[in-house]
Amino acid sequence: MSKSKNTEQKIFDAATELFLEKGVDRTSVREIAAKAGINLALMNYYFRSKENLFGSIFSMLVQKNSEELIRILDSDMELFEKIRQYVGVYIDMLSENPLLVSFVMSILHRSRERITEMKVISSLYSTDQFTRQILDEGKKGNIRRTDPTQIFVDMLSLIAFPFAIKMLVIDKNNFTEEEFGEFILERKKRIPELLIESLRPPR
Amino acid sequence: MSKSKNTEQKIFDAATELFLEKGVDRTSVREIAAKAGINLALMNYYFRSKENLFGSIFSMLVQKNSEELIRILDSDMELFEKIRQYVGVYIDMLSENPLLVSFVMSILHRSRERITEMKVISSLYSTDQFTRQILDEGKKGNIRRTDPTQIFVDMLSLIAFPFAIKMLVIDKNNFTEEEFGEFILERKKRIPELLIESLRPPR
DNA sequence: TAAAGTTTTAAACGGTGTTTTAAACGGTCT
DNA sequence: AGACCGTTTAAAACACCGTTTAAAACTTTA
Repeated sequence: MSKSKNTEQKIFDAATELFLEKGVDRTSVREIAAKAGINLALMNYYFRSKENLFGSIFSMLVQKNSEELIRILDSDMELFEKIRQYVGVYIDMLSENPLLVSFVMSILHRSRERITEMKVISSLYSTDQFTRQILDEGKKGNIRRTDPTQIFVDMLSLIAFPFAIKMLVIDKNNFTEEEFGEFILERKKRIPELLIESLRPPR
Repeated sequence: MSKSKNTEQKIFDAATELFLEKGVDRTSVREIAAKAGINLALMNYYFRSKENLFGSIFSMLVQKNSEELIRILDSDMELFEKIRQYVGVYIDMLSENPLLVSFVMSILHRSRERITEMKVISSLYSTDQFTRQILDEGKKGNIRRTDPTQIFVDMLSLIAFPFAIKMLVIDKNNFTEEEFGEFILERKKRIPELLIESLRPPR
């Protein structure tokens, strides 16, 4: 019992690390077994297949990382404050796990047709409450009337994409790992300003 | 001679399509051969290896798609007009080849350490002329003083990322392919406005 | 037209990745 | 004690994969 929970977890952890690091396709089950220090066949015993294992890991990752974000979007915070919080929390989250973006995107590319995974990721997407809020504030004249989807895509793009091209940015600017961190930190202030500026009603 | 150029091209084209569609790792050389309608061994005859074939295709794609963009950045156009043009041309380009973003990003993730490919992609990145222009205009007080890298990353993010999450956007909003096209078209106006707004000197 | 060069073919090689099988292990219960 | 259970092991089966080979089929050239 205790032993089994242990090896199952060991497999899970090793696989998670490897999948994030090298991508699903480029990590073999032998590698996972080696890293977890377990017998090859146990991977099949606990998870039925590599694909299945991947599925478990994927939904765990998405759920773990999207909960707080959704809570922010669903709260009744003032809009601009909400944007500031969302951006800040999201960037912190990705800073702690910078490989997440590339990973999710590779999954998106991998299973463009399979809707199953799409649904899972959607939870990381906008919420009705946030959409309504933008429409309402627009009607009230507090902000420029804007398509909520556009705003959300702007926000997501500005937050996530830099992590996906991290190595490019580092290479181009001769950044150290640390300097990239500062670059990202700067964006925590910059992105909300940029978004809010674009929402302010025209003078 | 004529025949050889033909099969070489057939291999190249088939592989290009498959690599973009399914990613390099998930397409086998047998698949390429089948799609090209040629014998398996010819892939090794013309290109020495799969990796080599991939290299050729990759640099072709990058070169083909970055030329015009670099020309715009390097021109002596007025800054805001330059941004408008760059965004417009880039979005048009990606609209024609929507898989390009995911592909490049998967490569970035694939070879995070190998600098070779990084250098190639860097060509698609900012240019000195553009950087200088932003610094100059900042000094002159024509625009807000801003880190050029931040601006460029903003621009790239807003342009490219939506294509990477295309299926997510479609799924979430119940878009048709066509509606997604309109959504992107809207961004051609929106992104330059957003960027330019953020650059205008404070009142 | 025969020799030389180029292109194409079918088959096979060595390797790796995934899954299955059957036996062994170590507790627990009767 | 022996039978039983979930767990673990080692081995092998199976399916591909990228690459190589050696010979056949063609072009070209002389």
